[in-house]
Amino acid sequence: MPRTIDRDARKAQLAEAVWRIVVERGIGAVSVRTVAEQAGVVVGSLRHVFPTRAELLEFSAELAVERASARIRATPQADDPLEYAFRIVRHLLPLEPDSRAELEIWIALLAESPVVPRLAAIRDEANQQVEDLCIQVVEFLTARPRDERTLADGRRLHALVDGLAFHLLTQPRDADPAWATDLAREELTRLAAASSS
Amino acid sequence: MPRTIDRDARKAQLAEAVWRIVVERGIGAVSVRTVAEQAGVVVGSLRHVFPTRAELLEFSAELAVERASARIRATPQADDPLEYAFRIVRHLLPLEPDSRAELEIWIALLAESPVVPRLAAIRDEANQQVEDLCIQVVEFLTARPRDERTLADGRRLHALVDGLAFHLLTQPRDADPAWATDLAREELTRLAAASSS
DNA sequence: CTTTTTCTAGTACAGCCGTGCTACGAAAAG
DNA sequence: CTTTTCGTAGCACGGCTGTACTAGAAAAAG
Repeated sequence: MPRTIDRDARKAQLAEAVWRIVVERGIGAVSVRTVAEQAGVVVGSLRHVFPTRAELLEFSAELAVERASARIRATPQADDPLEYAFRIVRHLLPLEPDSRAELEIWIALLAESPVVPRLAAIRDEANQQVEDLCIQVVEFLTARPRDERTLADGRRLHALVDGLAFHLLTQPRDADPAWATDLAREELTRLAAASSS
Repeated sequence: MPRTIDRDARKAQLAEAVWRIVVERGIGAVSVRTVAEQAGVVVGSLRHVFPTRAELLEFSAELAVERASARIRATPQADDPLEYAFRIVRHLLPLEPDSRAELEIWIALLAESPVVPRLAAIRDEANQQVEDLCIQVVEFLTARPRDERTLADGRRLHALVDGLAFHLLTQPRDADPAWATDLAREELTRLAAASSS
């Protein structure tokens, strides 16, 4: 067989090109032409890997989810349960350039859902994963068995974190995010304190 | 002078056409042609009122904010402060078709921000208004003077409500939103209970 | 009536879009 | 070597885009 490229690497390269364009020029500027140029390949090569624009966007969304998920899984254990929970929650907030870009991409792709229905499914699946994670964090902090209250607390944590994430995204890149991380820490502290009751 | 139309009514008519297209086919389908057709006018007439696409989108966003704002201002007083606060917060959640559509429009227009910078300004202004509203609700519930803790509680309420709003939006239109309204009510109850401490 | 101005209707243009398609080069397999 | 296959390069097509422009209909003002 003839020369072969690393398809996975090529796909990632193109997905990252999508991300850059979304962040810099918005989802409206994402076309097969702009993405190919941004990735430094010709349109024919892009279409050799992603035959349609929809497949390109779907993969870009999935890879963004995967990257974020990997970052959370890589969270190092901490001695203090509260500190460990806080580290996980921090990964759900757009505090670093990477996670900030991922959230921008996330919102942009959501706007594209009506055109590319699978994006809605990817979003729902990722939302569910974050919700499960939040519930696990509550379980971990309170050391309670998973009951109705745990689920409610998990859902609240999820809503709070997503709301904070959104608000952080709409403030300047260099603004101080302490108010948000403080609120998150407060919530986790409150959850941990309620473990005995 | 010659025949004149009600420009404000025409603008509203066109903005509502934008909303319908955003909800049904996404922001990507919003063009001067599709909007004109949806509104039942020809492109020339649309451009007579909105010379550019950007102006059309800006007005659509502003009108959506205005409509939501008016709905909140029209909230009838209730005997119970908690009930009154709850009624206001309910208006911030996408529970009715109208408010649901507004939130979808909101997210869609955000995705256009890089192309139409003024949309970002409109978003920031509206966010600030909601934040002020949340702080006022906290003040009202706790009957405390506005101090650091009031501001933090207000920001927390804002984040929680926006997070719930987003999660409600991503669940089916006919799903039961009780879990979200219950969480909101719980939060308000907690705030009211903390008024004496 | 005529004049004046607003609004409608439609054409035209340059440009980008996704996608289909062909032609060619490079490298592994025989 | 030749053959076979993958990847690259790029052209072409129909369609949609925002915007500029003209021509005429409609109605108020004189």
